[in-house]
Amino acid sequence: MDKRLRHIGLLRCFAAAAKHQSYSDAAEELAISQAAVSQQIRSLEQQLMVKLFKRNGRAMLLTSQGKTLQDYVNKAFSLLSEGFDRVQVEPEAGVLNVTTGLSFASIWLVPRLWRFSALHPSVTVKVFVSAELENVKHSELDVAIRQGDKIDHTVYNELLFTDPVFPVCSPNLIKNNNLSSPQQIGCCQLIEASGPGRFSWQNWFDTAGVAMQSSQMSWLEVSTLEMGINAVMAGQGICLAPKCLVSDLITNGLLVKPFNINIEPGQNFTLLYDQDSPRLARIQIFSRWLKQELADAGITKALLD
Amino acid sequence: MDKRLRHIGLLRCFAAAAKHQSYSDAAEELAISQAAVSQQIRSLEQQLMVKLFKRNGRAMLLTSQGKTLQDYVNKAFSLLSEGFDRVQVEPEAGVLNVTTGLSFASIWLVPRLWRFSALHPSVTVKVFVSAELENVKHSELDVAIRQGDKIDHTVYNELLFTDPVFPVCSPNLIKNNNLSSPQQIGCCQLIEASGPGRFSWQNWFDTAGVAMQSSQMSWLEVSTLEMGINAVMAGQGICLAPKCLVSDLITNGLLVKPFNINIEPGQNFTLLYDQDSPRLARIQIFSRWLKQELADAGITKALLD
DNA sequence: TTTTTAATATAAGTTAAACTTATGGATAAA
DNA sequence: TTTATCCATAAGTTTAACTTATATTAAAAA
Repeated sequence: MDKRLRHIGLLRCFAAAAKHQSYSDAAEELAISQAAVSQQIRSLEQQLMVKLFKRNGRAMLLTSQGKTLQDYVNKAFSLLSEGFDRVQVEPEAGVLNVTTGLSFASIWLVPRLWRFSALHPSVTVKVFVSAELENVKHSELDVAIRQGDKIDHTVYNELLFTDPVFPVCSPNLIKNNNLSSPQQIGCCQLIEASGPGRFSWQNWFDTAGVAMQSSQMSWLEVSTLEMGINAVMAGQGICLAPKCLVSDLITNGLLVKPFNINIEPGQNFTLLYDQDSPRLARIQIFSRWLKQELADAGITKALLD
Repeated sequence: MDKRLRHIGLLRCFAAAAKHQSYSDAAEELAISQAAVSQQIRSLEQQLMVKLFKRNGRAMLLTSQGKTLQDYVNKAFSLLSEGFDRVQVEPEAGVLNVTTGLSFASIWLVPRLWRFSALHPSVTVKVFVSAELENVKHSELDVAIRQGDKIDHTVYNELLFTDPVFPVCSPNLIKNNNLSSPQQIGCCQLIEASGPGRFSWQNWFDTAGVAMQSSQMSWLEVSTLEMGINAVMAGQGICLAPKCLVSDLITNGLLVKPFNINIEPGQNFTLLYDQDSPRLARIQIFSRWLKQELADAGITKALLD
């Protein structure tokens, strides 16, 4: 076997850098650091004793030898991808790794997963919580459900729904404070949650046409929406929340939406996955189920109360 | 980029194992351990979630999927090798790594290398000594000069010469012991050197037609032939040595060959290198010089005194 | 039939490669 | 001129690739 193939791992960085003629863009595509790309290209050039890139200001242009090698590497990689496709298409049965934010996971998704398991017992869903948008192309994660406006152009993005965001409080708070108009809301403790897709109370006051006098209001900041909702259910104040995470509680009478005023625009929830994933069959099973669950819960793409 | 290409490094082991349908043969070809091959194949199978080999007694037969992937991998690797060939042929100038035994290196090769450097100043020769036959295909070593009969079928082997092996001693020893016939040799201390291509005194006695009475003889065992030769020059006994390593000393009168009796067959010295090496131009410069040096020293392929 | 040999599988540990963060230098853009 | 962007490099960290040791199993030899 050709001993130069010992350094075959370096060719991934080469292919990405050659495609972009930029190490940092290559690094982004591969989800590694620019320095790693730089070092790997240097190593490859040393192993082969061939200069593959030439610096042009900030750009790294391919040498003619670099272009030649790029052609061969791209063809070889295409063959390998095709070979993988021929031997593998994962069956529907197996593991599926799902990533989403902590609040959506704990309040909405996980409590419903028993229904998915009942319908698809051969698929094992593993839920990974993260505050960030995780890379579903270059990690072992298969599907992301993200709130907020960030999208990842390298994978398939599907808007699941745009959820209205409004204040919620306990029924007791309304009774004890005789809460009847938006102007009175400033007299209660306002709860602000950090985390993905954070909402702005300023935004809500603007929409409601009420002046927000911060210095005279009582604030409570919590690190997750779940904590905010728990505080509200304990009677402790008013919290802004997306409908999907509180609708069950409102239906059950544990929470109340005191005013029919929503933040505009609402909160986007997006589904992301890699269309080239060998687990595509499994991903699509999950995706169909998820959309059905949302429809059953009366949650559609642009739901305005 | 296809995320499955992250595990491209595993494909080397796969290709070798698929070729041999044997992990240990693959390990030998790749100059790594069987356990490494086993673990890499297992890792690849897990990553792809495809069974590539099936156990058949001691053999590892390819599954049909394994055969499919083998075809693609072999084609891809051929493309990569061709790509490397197109962009690289190392110039004559550069580093050349040469491996040989300690005695040949120190006594013969290194003292002559100044002549190589004078003729080819752009080639830097680095000499690595080793008691074993090193792999010049799967290491950074480019050329091996080996004594003994072991050859490496994976690379080019060229017999340089077959050197006669005979006893040598100091002129003083002959004078002090009135050494005049082979039968008297047993009265002197016999020096035996370990190391590559070790020679047998039994063999010499057989050739000389003299009975060897081990229990009545005085033995000294040293770990390198160089040490043996140094002891002999100090007057300490008689040592078997190949001609190339002692001919200069005999010519200079520092050593004597007391009897014109050589061990049969003599000692093979073989040149080994990888014909696919990108340093082939450099290797061939060295090879031509080496053969010329041997010829100038009157050493040819089958030299019988 | 028993014993020995040969081959792979696995665990634990080690080494080397692949990565990160931090920082500097150079160029391009404001 | 200053700021921003990009790659290069050093030092350190993490992970993958390797090793050695040992167990298991099947094949070959006695």
